[in-house]
Amino acid sequence: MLQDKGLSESEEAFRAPGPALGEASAANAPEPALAAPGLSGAALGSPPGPGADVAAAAAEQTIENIKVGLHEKELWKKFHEAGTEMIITKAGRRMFPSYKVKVTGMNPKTKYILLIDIVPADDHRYKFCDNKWMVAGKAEPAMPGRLYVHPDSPATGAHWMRQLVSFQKLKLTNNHLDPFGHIILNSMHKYQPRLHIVKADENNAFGSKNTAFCTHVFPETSFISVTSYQNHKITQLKIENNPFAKGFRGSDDSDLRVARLQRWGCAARGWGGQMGFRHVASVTLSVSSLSSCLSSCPPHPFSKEYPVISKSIMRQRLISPQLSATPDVGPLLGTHQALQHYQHENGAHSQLAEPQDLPLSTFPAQRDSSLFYHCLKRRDGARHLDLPCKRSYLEAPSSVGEDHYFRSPPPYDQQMLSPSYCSEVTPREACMYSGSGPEIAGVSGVDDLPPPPLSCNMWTSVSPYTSYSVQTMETVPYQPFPTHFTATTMMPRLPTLSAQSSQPPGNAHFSVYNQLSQSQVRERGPSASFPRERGLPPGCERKPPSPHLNAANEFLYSQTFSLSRESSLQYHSGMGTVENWTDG
DNA sequence: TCCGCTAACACCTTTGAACTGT
DNA sequence: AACAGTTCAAAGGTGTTAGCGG
Repeated sequence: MLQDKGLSESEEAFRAPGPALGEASAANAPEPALAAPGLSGAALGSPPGPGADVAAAAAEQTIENIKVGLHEKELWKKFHEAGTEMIITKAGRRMFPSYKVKVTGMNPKTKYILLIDIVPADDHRYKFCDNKWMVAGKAEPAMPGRLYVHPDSPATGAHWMRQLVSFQKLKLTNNHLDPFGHIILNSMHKYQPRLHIVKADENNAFGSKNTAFCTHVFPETSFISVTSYQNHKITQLKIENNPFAKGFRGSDDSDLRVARLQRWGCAARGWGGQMGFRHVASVTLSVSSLSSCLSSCPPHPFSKEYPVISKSIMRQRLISPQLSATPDVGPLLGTHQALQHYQHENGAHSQLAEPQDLPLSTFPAQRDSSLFYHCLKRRDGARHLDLPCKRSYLEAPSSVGEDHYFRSPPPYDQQMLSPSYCSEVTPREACMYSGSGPEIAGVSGVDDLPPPPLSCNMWTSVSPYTSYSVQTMETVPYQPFPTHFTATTMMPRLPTLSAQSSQPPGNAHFSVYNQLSQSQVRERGPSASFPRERGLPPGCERKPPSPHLNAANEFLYSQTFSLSRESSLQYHSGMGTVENWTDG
């Protein structure tokens, strides 16, 4: 399994050209996360690094020592500052930027399961109006929570640390009945991906008395789900940086440019037809406007080979110079909750500051990546704005000219500043649990190689959106699919920050550690049996899920949900130590 | 009329099998 | 025979667009 595509893509990402990884490394270099004490590069299959006694380090490495660095952090920041949007489609759409992390601090010999879930960032529905995101009302009920488990899971710490861990095959969908196991989201809602690292016991993955997991949240990975891009800047960033969108970039080949212009000029007849736009686009603009665009488009670190001109840029410039203004992205009035956190550096837990001492912005663009322990507290105070109609960016008035694309808008974080959000915590019970039924009982333990991707080593149950009630696997109408879990439960809303509350300085991401006994895990929810196979394509025989993964589903959701709940109820005092996260 | 959503489309990258050379 | 490198077609990802429907 370590040679499957999951690993391949990880390797590929790890070997990505200097800028991307280099930036990430540089960004992370100062942080202790990537300088985990005692990690031997040789033991991890990587170049030797400082600190070398693997055995001693392994003995001391616990779940809270795991450090996670977000790959391509700078790219994420760019999107975040513009207000990241992720397309969701019925068939499922990948995230871009893709979620890739560098993990350190694991015990090289311990097995871990890495998985991602995506939780609502707040209780709002948004709309894009006047070139900015605004609250448009109350959020729709959250979709059935699904987990994306990295296909390599479970794997040793050495494996995870050897290279980047890529979740690029994670897909998002708005299909409530999605049968593919993609993560289901509501359009026009804001979400926050979370990375969970679950320690797998040597014998039964989750059977140890001290099954532990940690959760890492990178605020810059939050996004608003859309069915079509709303913010032109996001479209441009996607086109510039996503290789699959290369076809929408410009080119030095003038013929190609003309062809592209003709194509979109034709398509644009609706808005430019009255001025004979097709002709203009193919002739006049290919000379003047294109050169103007070329000269004004800054080289992008990920697009060095050619200047970036997209149809969208051209369109904006062609329609009206005024349209190329920087969107006036005002404050996004949303709901936010208090957050108290405590920094953990180099294994020491040190309280940083009182909440009021910390920055106000919800998701600051500039934070260092220090690791934080967190206590999350939700408050209410949702303020919903029903604002006037949405206008497309093409129609949006603007007084700014050429700097539309190049001038940095107010950081998205700042846009997210909001009054305090005081909301009663909604306890969210884990309603569906993966099973370790008889048919999977015989599956070998962690010593087995991870099953092949289509062997469905992960599974999910899909519940109709209409219900969040407890649902056992027997009633599930759809099938498990690789690398995804579903928990038919209300998704926990991510505790976000109050404008009055604390903010970690720098680029910190949030990390929450937990360590619970298995007995407590089991008390939190019954297991469901593995669903019967139905409708799988030929050649995709689904094997019973790994017990690790079943247990992961059970474990994680029971723990994360209880974590959300308990963090609100119990951990509001700011005592963010590991001990505080230890149940019982 | 507005706005969100969908399917079709062209363009592109990725992937893996087949082929060739050493 | 084994391995490495190349070629090529299929598969899949991307944003764009027109049209649909609430």
